[in-house]
Amino acid sequence: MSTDQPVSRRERLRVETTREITTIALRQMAADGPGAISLRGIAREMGMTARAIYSYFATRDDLITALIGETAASLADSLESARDAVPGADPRGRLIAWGTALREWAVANPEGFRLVYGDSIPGYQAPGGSPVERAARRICGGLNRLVAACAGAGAGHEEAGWAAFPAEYLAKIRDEVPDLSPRVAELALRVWGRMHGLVALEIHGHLRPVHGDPAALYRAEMTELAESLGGRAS
Amino acid sequence: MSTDQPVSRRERLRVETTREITTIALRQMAADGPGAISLRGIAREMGMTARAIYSYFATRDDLITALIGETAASLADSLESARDAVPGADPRGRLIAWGTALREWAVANPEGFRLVYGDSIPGYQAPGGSPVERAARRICGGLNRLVAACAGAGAGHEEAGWAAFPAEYLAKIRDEVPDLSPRVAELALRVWGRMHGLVALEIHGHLRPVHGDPAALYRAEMTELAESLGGRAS
DNA sequence: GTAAACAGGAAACGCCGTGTACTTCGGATA
DNA sequence: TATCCGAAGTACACGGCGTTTCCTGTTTAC
Repeated sequence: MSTDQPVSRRERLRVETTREITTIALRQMAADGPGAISLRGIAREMGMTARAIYSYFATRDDLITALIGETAASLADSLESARDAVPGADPRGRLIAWGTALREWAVANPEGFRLVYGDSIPGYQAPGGSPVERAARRICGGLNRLVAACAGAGAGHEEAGWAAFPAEYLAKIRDEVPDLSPRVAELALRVWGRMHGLVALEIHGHLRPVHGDPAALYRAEMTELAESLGGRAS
Repeated sequence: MSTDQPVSRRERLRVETTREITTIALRQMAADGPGAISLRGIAREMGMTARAIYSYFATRDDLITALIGETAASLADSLESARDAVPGADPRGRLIAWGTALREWAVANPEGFRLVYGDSIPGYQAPGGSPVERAARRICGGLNRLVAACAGAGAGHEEAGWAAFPAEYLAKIRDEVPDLSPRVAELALRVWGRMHGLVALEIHGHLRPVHGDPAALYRAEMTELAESLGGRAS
């Protein structure tokens, strides 16, 4: 993004080593779950001492935070490109594409989903740091826009309706989606919950023993969801 | 349940010690999350060596399994008593009570919810063992009955509709809810997803930064859900 | 009364994250 | 070109973890 060039050799090596660390960590996570990420394991694979990692990440949780940021960004990418593949004139189609992409990304990266939306790391506490938050805003803002497009602007633009929303979130979301009504913002969260529910159940293994075709189940839910929003189909 | 009496002194002590272990483990979990459950910690608190625990649970995962079973049973208790507090003539009210109880139990026992529905234990794999499965059946069967009561028996009792359901699940659920149609069974899973979604988001801390009153949000969702099922209100 | 089953202790193995002390070496500066 | 600073890295230690092996003492069953 920014254009400062890390000319120095040391700087370059640093970036490369950091990348190598996160790459190995993501591979460890994909293989054995978020809980299996270990500094010692990464260092072993890199042929280094565990202590060496501390030159790049002050603590294990800092590394985890970086991984969450990267993973969430990859999810946001998937969602946005799936949405953009459907013409803007078909808001319900876009919303369904977005929701479908959410599930498909999760099925393809189950450990990533658990990393971002679960709390598989024993003592980890999310810090609200910048890259994670940026990805969250992309995802949340995108969903709000889609729901707004489906459900219309809504009659109530009065300020009273915003009472339920924390000021911090409000500032961000109204900045990103200017003509948002409280009704739509609330609806968007409920839509998010509806998508998240089936996906979380499936990823955590509660759905498969009980239904042979989670994709179809999810498709049915998305269809009904889009219809319930009452937007115009293409 | 079964009436075999553990007369022998050893048997009695064994039961008591087992209870003490699980009690301490549940307390540890409630305090610091499912990942903080440790054999050594439990033993320390009991004034014993870690080795002693192995006389009662062959491995840490066996202990976790027992805890999941107990926790899920407590959840099932809450759900059933909430449902039974509403007269059977009001199926929608019963469903809403059930869903509300789900959220309230989760809010009151967040770590328990994570233990049962997440995978906070690093390398843990659920074994389909008896107590866990029994609780799952109570919960799942109960929900299916409620949804059936709301949505009616459904026209399609033909066998073809059952294709999507695994045989094992089918046997259990049709045994428990005899006059179940595939349409209702599928609907019940979608209802479950809808409830689970908002609760999971809230428990994992994704909802609070974004909405000040998750209970109201959930209430709105439950209301719309019940309406969409089209059952008779009281 | 005796032999088997069982509860539990002591110590060890190999993991883990992290802290301290010390070496090595790239790179800016005198 | 010589020098010095700070960053990268190693070696080692600490305490915690689950689990195992070997051992002792008690309880139960025959």
